Amino acid sequence: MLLENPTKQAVVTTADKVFEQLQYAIVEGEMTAGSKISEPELAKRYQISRSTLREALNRLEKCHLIERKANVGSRVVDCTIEGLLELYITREALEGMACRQAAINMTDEEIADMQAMLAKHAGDKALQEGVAYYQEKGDVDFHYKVILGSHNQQLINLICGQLYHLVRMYRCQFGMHSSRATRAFTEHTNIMQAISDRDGELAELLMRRHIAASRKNIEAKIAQQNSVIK
Amino acid sequence: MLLENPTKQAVVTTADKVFEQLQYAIVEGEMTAGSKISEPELAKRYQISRSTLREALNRLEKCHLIERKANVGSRVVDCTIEGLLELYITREALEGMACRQAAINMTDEEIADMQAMLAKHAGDKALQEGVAYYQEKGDVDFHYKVILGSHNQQLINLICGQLYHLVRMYRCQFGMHSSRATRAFTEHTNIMQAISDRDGELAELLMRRHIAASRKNIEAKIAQQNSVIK
DNA sequence: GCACTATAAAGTGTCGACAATATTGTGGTA
DNA sequence: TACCACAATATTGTCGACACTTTATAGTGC
Repeated sequence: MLLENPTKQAVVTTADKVFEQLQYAIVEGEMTAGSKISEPELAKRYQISRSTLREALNRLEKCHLIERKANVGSRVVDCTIEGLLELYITREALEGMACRQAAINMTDEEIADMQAMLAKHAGDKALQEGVAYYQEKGDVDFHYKVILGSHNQQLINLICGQLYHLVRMYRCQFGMHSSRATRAFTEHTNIMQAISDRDGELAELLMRRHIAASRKNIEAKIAQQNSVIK
Repeated sequence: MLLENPTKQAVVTTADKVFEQLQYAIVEGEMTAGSKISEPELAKRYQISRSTLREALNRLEKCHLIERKANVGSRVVDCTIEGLLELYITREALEGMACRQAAINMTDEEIADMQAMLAKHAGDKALQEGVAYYQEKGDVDFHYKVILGSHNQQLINLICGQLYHLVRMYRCQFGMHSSRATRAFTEHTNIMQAISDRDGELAELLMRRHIAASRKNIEAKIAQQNSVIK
């Protein structure tokens, strides 16, 4: 199950392919978070030269999946609670604004397209109450379309090209299958309504609340776990 | 006049040095926006191998100062009106949120420090009414401190590590010396007040208005120029 | 004269080797 | 035993050469 990224560019070179494989490996946790990366070892495993590997590593660094220090080496990023919450706060800012811009800039066709998608998801949802998988995929689809709908290349690059790799990583590693699927679907519907009403202010507000709700949901879970441990 | 970037990491390797020089050259317009980059030529000019140059180019791509296409080459990014406006909208979202977080997370010492800085700027301002230079520098200082004050590594990296390179580029290339210096200073003061009151909501609102005002100022200028041409 | 193809030139991607730097291990001294 | 200095090892940074792709050029047929 590979969620397609709309900003993904054609893979032609070997470095591209290795980048994709490594990206997958990091996101899925095959390369454990926080672990050190040995260039010679990885190069050997993927049967490529170190130059090519370093090219791939550079791209991983671009999406914040690894961190490099000069003359020392690279590490897979660490997944921490603080990092996750910071990510949500950043998403709230960026996706909120993207949603406002979407309300302004989306074409009528794009809006109709999204409404059709939501209607389809509604059908799926009715069929399989509470099943997370489709909702997960639907969630990502919805958010991607809103972001692309902003028609703001700067926002699109930042969110889809960088932030969402990390989002997917946290999703996988923390095993986050939204426990608020039906709730989220309702919120999506309301956001869609604001967009089609061309109400940018409301659209932004609703998107921010939507993301903030997810964050608070996580914070609550964490707090709960901690109190149990104590 | 090189505005220091708080996220700048120590320059040790040759690629680091070349990266800095190229960055400077692009921002200042010595390498014209939109122009193609020849790896062999640049490598020769800086007396380094292509591998090292490519390492530097990778970092330039990371701050969105150049764009690469596989098997074709790199170009310096283009400075367009649309790009500038998109940048401002992104800043509005990110710096707005950073300001909210700053109101929550800044230490009392940091707040006192910023207030002292503003007081100093007020003195400068009284001395040299309307002189843009100090205000320019002061503006950047102020915004950097707010962003760092958010204590959100994600936001700090995105804004200081990436967005602000582009901001500086546009500033240089479009020759933008704020025509609303005293106005901006007042706005900074008000933002500072909201932060020291720990009023995150207001702090975000004011920062967003502050940036939106700059954007509208530019939009107005553009519209004016266009009407003159017609 | 124009379009299309084949060929040459230039440019980017990849490789393996060497140089510079960091890390580890060892021995000696207080 | 703890600590420091120094040597050995491993890892990263840099280099020049080769392979493959794209682009420019010349030539041929219609």
